[in-house]
Amino acid sequence: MPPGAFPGEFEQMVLLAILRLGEEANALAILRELDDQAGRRVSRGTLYKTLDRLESKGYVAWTQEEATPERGGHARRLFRVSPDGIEVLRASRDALHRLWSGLDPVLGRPAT
Amino acid sequence: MPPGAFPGEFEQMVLLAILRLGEEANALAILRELDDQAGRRVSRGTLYKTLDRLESKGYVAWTQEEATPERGGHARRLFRVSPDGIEVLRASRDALHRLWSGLDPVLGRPAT
DNA sequence: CATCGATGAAGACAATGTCGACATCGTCAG
DNA sequence: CTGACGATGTCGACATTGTCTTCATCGATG
Repeated sequence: MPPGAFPGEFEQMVLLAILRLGEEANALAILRELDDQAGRRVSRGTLYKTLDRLESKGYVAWTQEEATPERGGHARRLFRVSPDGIEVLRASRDALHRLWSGLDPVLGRPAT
Repeated sequence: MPPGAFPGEFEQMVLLAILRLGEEANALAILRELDDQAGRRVSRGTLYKTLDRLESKGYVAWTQEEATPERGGHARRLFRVSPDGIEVLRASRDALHRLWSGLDPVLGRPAT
């Protein structure tokens, strides 16, 4: 297996955050989702770097946002997860799932 | 948050594999468990390096195996997850759990 | 035009993931 | 006793991922 075959821990979280946001996945929203759902706070730079890497692996794609960006500055990018991205997410979820199964007595049940 | 606050993807898997093995957590068994449950095959060197890092973070501890190692060579090391290790596992599981929740329509349900 | 706010991009460096090569120590055939 | 062998474990090197700060852009505003 080549080294980069598995997505890192943070890469997975970013992919999941994008999926959750649907059409609204711009950088700032992803940052907020990551903080809200996983308590993970990172700088914009960190996120963009990760997004770049995910793109070069073909796990995400993006398009410029239409509507006149009144907010000024660069036009925002809207991200979406590619089929390959979904595939890899599914695979790593299943792997973790199997490792977790049966460990509730030790770890307790997941919090809602 | 300090950089090394979150365990990497593979580190998590190793911790889980050790938990699953209970008293039997020697290196080779961990390697087998990782392969069987998660389809993750790595070399012994990779595992030991990861184990060393987990130890220096205080997430795992180990002891020498007693019984005359007829298998020859070094006495095997038996690993176990520390309370801090359990704590960090629980935290990252909860984080992923929240990100995953509600995405079954897209990802499908986890395979057994 | 100087500045500000919202974005995004780049550079640098730390943490993780990964392997292959090598060191050790019993056992066992000669 | 000695050298080959198998089971472990250790190391150094290098690729990938995670992370931040600093810099560059561009519209709107004063």
